[in-house]
Amino acid sequence: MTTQREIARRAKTSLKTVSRVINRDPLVNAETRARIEAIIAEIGYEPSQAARMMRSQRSNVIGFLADGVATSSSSIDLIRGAQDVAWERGKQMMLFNIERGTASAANADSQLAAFRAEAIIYAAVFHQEVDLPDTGVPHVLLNCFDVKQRHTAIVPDDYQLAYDLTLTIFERGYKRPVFLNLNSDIVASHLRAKGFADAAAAMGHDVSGAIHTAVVSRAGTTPRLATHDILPPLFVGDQQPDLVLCGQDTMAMNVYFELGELGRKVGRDIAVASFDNLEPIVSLLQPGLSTMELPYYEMGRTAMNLAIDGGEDRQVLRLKGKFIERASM
Amino acid sequence: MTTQREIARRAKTSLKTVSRVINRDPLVNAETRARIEAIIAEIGYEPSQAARMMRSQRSNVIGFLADGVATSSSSIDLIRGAQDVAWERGKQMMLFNIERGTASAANADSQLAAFRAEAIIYAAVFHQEVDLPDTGVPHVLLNCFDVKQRHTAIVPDDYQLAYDLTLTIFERGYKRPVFLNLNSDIVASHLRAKGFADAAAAMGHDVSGAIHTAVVSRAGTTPRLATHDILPPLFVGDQQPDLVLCGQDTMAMNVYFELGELGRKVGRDIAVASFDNLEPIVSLLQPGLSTMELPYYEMGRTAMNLAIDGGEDRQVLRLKGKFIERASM
DNA sequence: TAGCAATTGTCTCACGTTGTCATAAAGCGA
DNA sequence: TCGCTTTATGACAACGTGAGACAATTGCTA
Repeated sequence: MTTQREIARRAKTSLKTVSRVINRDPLVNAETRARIEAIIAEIGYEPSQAARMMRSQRSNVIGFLADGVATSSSSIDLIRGAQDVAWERGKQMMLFNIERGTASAANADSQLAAFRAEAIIYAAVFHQEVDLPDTGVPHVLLNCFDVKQRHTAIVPDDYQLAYDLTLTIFERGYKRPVFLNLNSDIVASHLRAKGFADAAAAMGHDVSGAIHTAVVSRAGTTPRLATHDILPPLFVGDQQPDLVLCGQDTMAMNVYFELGELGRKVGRDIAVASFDNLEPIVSLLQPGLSTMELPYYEMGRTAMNLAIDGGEDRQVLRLKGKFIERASM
Repeated sequence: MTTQREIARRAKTSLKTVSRVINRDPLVNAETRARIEAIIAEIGYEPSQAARMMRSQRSNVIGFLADGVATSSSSIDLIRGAQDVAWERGKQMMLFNIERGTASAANADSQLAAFRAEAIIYAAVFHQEVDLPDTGVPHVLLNCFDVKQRHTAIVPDDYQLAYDLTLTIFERGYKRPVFLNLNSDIVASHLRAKGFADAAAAMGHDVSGAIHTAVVSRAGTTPRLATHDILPPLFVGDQQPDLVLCGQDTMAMNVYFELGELGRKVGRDIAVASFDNLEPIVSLLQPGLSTMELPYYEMGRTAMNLAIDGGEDRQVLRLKGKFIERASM
């Protein structure tokens, strides 16, 4: 690869002048600058990041550990948001797909240490509590938060998501929603249950007894669900639900089929709403699924900004989501 | 950050000895080595990658450009395969999500040049032909191939996928499969159509007229499909299909719903098979979708191995997939 | 005791870049 | 013409690592 020395030789100037041109030092004759820039463009020279790191003692590297993205495509937006900001702000984002507790995590940490990463964003697949070993590098937690609040964290505002969606549900005249919630070891489930109940109360409805835990386990790529046991008993008698609110879009997909088994067609006999806005499922379901979108892209952007700015306050930021309307509700 | 000099100071030894330990020079006393290694472990020292790159004139960096992964979760396995090999072989994989033709692509190229990447893997979302600008760095194409065959390419063996699946279909006694293929600007569609027809012929069946183009457009995250127009006319009269073979799992999901509209229940009245094995869709569909898995993980591994070894032969490698059986067929 | 091997250390250089400092040329007012 | 400033350029060192050349020390064996 070429070096600045080579460019200097070609331009018949000194190494330092080339360096000045590259670093936009104004103290360079316009003609000299043009000559050097022409050569740089011609040979497609890029300054060596390694040498810059050495000299400046700054890596400009921000690590991004994506824990378990393999199990969900929506987390891609977390990554896109962070990467966009890194580019806008002239940083290098180094991205690793890891599984917590495995060799992949240790490997990623070593590499980021070797590159002297200035901050690390740790992103989880779903909103949860984590306990990260302390590595001395500032961390920003994404879609998760620290047990001991040692790090800044960015999470979806699950309470607001459920509250707003529930308001919309009642405003549209639904009267007997049933909420098939995530399992209780997921942080979001409590927040959403409260948002659901509070919003219902605010609208003058009582939803006690309407919340069910429908996820058995989240191991692997597909959740194991209890909907097959929960739904049938609800659809007998004269107090049947008019809407099924699902904890996530994958569950909603399952619910479409289960409701079909019960002879109910979504959009005609019963409404369905959900959380995530997970493509392509939400669009492919018939009718399309109305769902609360999680603000993943914005969360990614925020995380990268905080990672770069490195503030000292260990805040927990909750970002709002928005309702995406399709035909299921 | 600490340096080897600092470690030497702590171990009361010379810089050179520390360097020997780190570079596994056998000419070091076992006791000294242990003492130094203990200190390294204690303070969590990692040699500066920047300095190593400078000194060795080798970056050990392999770039991975994931073009449009946002539109598909299955490509995650391409990435996982490549990353695993990179780790096994002591290389740094630098991963970028890009969109071809946008600033993100140019940005990624600059960064990889700045890090003096030794090779670049370019991965497309679906099997296609591409025309990459020549950057001087060896490229390995993943899930795509070069117009002028200037680069080694690794693609799924779409002919084999369709051939083997079709054999299985007839072996199981299905007699009138209909194939809803991808649109013809996708390379896979031609290969699969041929595999389908050849296998049918080998089994003594005539499938002329049984292949339909069912994808209207692939822009965005969800394909626009023509299944709603194609399917109904097929299910009248006495020569109705007994199996619908879909070009991809997302289409199969759509087909489940369309068949439902036609009063046909998958797994009882009609069989469905497909290509991709895209979680969570394949598991959440009821009944579960039998599909040909694309060998993405293995393709990712192969690409990284070739990128590292950098052979001179511009081959096109076709990897086989395997049938994943669920209840839909 | 001489000789040898094993171990450790000293010293030097190079990688590519950029900050500090020095120098040279040009311009300008008196 | 002199002294001074401004503009433009160059020489050099240093960042952390790794390697070569070679010296010094220790402990062992012939």
